[in-house]
Amino acid sequence: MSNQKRYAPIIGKLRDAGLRPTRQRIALAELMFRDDDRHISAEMLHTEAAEARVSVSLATVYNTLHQFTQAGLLREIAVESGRSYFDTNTSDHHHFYFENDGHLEDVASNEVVVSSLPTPPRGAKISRVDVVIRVSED
Amino acid sequence: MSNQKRYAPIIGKLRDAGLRPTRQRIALAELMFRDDDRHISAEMLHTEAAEARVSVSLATVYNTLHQFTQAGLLREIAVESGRSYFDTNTSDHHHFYFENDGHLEDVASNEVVVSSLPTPPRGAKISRVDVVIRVSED
DNA sequence: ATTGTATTTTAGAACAATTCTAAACTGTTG
DNA sequence: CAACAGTTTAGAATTGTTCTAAAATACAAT
Repeated sequence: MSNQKRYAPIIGKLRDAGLRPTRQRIALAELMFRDDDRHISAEMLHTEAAEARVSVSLATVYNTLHQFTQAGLLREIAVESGRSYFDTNTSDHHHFYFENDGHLEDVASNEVVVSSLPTPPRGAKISRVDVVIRVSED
Repeated sequence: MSNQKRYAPIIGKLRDAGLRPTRQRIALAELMFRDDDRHISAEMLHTEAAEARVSVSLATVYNTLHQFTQAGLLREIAVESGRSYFDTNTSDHHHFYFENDGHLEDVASNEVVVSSLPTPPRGAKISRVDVVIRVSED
């Protein structure tokens, strides 16, 4: 199968987002969208790329993650001061944060119900509601 | 009025938390608890201390903020990757996060209702639920 | 008060995550 | 394929935070 065909869906995704389908972006997208609900950091993705023999600089990983986030293909979640994850599931859902080892897990969307939201302050509008349920293991 | 009397309430607070009432801790506590619902960063507190002619190293500001947090006098909130705030209001409540300038504001506790919580994964227990309502100004 | 000791503070180095920079490279269009 | 804007890169720079080992201080016992 030609690479053109093999990567067609991803290339389309990138084009739709207004991003040139470069070798790096295609490879990173392939890696990160392998699964539907991943929570990856820049460092993790960079390592995965290296393991897959894809040479990409760390700066490009950051650029790509941010561009994808802006395009709505990813959602960024900050959990701790120096730690930020990118979630490949952009649908409306929330997270468990495991304080012991710092990893994230999805909470089934029907399991948390935020039944009342405040009116945003004058001149501001709500762009997202993040619910992080911090858990610690005994 | 003697300083012993002037700072008596704060000294008591520190003693109760098992912390020696040192010059630095007293001064920092005075500054940060001036108000009931502040959201301060280490850098901000360090600057405030300098302005109040209190000489405290940045390391001490960090140490103190963490000790106070552990003692339950403060609550830490991570909003963005490189940004962490300490909230002087430790009661159960949630926040607006203003994406434009990165500041936090309390949401009146009755204004957000999380009416259903998931059962935590096996062997883990919920230590806190953080709700951050991200708003952007037009 | 003076001393002894554990606790605390400090400056500065070290560190981790992220962003910046300016030069080299590549995808796309004509 | 030539031209050009968009992209990638290595490495430096920046930011926020933690670490380290030495100096200072609080407190308890004399």
